[in-house]
Amino acid sequence: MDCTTPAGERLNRMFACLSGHFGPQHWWPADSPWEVMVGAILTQNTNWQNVEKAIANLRAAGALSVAGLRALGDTDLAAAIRPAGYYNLKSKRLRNLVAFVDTAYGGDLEAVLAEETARLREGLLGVKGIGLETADSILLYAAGRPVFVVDAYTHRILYRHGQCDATAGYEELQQLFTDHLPLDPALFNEFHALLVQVGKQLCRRRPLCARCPLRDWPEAGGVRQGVEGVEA
DNA sequence: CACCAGGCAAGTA
DNA sequence: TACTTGCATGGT
Repeated sequence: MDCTTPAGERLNRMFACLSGHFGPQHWWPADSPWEVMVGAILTQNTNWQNVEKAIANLRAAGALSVAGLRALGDTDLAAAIRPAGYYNLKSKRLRNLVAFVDTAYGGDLEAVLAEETARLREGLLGVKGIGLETADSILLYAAGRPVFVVDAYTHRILYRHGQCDATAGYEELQQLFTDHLPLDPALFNEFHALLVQVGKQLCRRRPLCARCPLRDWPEAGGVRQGVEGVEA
């Protein structure tokens, strides 16, 4: 891993802490790129456990493909993804995604996945219901591009450890990783998965609990109490 | 009972 | 540009 800059060095140690503690994460938990894309929308502000139920329903309905989803009626679609919450909203978002594949790539998912990274990102961001994190999740986990995915955990963890400002935006956080690490999809894949894993177990009140794998990163004295600037 | 989860868009100031 | 609100289910 690239550790030729101070920031790269810190990230290197962070990755080592997490990787050593949690081991391989095997993300994204899906059988196909399309399943990743569907899951990326379904998991918006939603526990993955609920998303799994929705995906199981879609699979049972034969709707876990572009054509299968296109053929599924509105009522059945909403019913299938109901466990994932926001089912009316997410039904539309999934339809918007299908429409994007259809209109921009003639319904050819392989063509979508072969599109140049920057243009595919712009296209995805043009779809109503696909924002920065969802677009980047699709780019990394469905298309295998070296795009770092930032989420709420990323900011929370970096802020607590004094590595970013409380108001740091998405692109700023993303550049923290992409500017100081090799552009390796496998690395970005694992790194983001590990951040989610530690984020899930993060003690809200005391980030420096004795069992936190990041208790020594970057140095114990640099850890802030509180959550994302509030009560900091 | 309250709070949270692998966000996003639309509305307001 | 920077907040605020609606969207909804299921687990702790």
